[in-house]
Amino acid sequence: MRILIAEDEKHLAEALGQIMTEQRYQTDVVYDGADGLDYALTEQYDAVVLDVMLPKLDGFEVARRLRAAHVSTPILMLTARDEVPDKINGLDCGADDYMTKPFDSGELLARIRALTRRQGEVLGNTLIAGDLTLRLDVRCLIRGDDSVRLGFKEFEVLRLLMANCHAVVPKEDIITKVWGLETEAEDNNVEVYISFLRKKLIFLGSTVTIGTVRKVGYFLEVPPV
Amino acid sequence: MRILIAEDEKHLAEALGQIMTEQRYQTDVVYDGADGLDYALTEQYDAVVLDVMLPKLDGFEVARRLRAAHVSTPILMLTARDEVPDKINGLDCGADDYMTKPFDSGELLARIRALTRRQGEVLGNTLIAGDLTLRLDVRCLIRGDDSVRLGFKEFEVLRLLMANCHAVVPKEDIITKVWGLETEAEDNNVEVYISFLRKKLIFLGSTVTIGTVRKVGYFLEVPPV
DNA sequence: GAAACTTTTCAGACAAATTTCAGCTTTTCG
DNA sequence: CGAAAAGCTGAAATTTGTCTGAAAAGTTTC
Repeated sequence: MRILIAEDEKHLAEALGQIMTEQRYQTDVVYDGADGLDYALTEQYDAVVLDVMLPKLDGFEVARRLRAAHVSTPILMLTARDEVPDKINGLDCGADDYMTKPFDSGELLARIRALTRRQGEVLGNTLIAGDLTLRLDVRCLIRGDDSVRLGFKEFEVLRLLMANCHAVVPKEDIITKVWGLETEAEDNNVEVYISFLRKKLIFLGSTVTIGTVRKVGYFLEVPPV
Repeated sequence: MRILIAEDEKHLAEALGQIMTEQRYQTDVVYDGADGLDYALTEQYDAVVLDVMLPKLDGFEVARRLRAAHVSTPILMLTARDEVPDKINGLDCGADDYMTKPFDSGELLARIRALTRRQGEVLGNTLIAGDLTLRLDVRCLIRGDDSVRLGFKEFEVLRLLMANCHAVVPKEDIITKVWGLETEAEDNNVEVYISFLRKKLIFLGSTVTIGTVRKVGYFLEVPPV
């Protein structure tokens, strides 16, 4: 997961970088708005943490230009001021969330997680999560040089998990979406397929695993890169 | 941000109102306990500043009744007396913080900020209180870098406490909301889960603790920042 | 129509969540 | 003070939900 941090107080910028790094996010740090815009336009980030008051270009402007350039990377704005007008302004420019300094690092991380939750990108007819690529056309799962073919149900279950990457998919949802609304299928059916899939993930040597939330469902655990 | 001020010394009340207004807080001022209770019950405030000695209903009583009505707005108590018994009394009734007159306006503002710092707010699908973040989807509790998974009941109990983090949650409520209306579960069941949770809070090194109000219930003690 | 694959069913093993219980500490109140 | 009530907590016991191997049943492919 790559994060761009644009913050001119070097002290704070460093702290942010550290917090992120501890969470295994990969970060780039820049100290003014112009650089921020530049990096955000050139590179691929999963989120941008953007201070409002930046030299050269302020945060609002950076956000506006990014959106104008159709870059849809989620933006989290930071500001020292706790003023309503700013808040509105920030969100109007295309920021996705907003935090006032000083902030709690746990909260920052929670917000980052919330912003980056939308994943499981569909590119053409492939779904991507972590080191896995699911080809929708031929129903095969690829990791690096290896690949396996998936049965229809296997495929549908994994597709659900990958499309809702990071979110927990309830067992019930899996049943109704894969087996259909009126079906005899029971929880155990899902469990069996999860077991099949886990075996294949291990076979492929993927870093992705399938997590269980007891009494609820399953989710894809995509380790931060 | 809306603040209710209940203070009978008009002189002081006015000063308070002014201080708040300068900070762009929106304030309502009332001069006795009955009005205070009335307003606090009817309107939506982000915090209540409550003098202890008030005509008609004293501050303790107002706080108690608010909590009884399941209003969890943070309460800052003001008193001229600097007595320990009062302090205990105030916190028992459900006040969240306590200041003795005369006070410094800077300190007052700092405390208000602390009280209103998004606590128990649902953000995406996380609940935040103090240094704790509860992820509602995967049912795990996070503090800084550490996190623990919670069982279903554990999770529900903590969720209740965090969602009402300025109020005491009665044991009975916990039982009916977590175990359901018709259940054999006894007080001890709740006690056991509170014990589980306390252990996990300590494990995480959180500053948040779970407080007990004898014969009533439990509340989250979120230390002022 | 046989081989190869997919899907379903089932049962035992297993692990986690939950309950129960007993002894202990703290608080309350006469 | 001291007894009774309320609460705390560790450990054992129980229940519940999940995992997984194997076999049976059903499909597709050639």
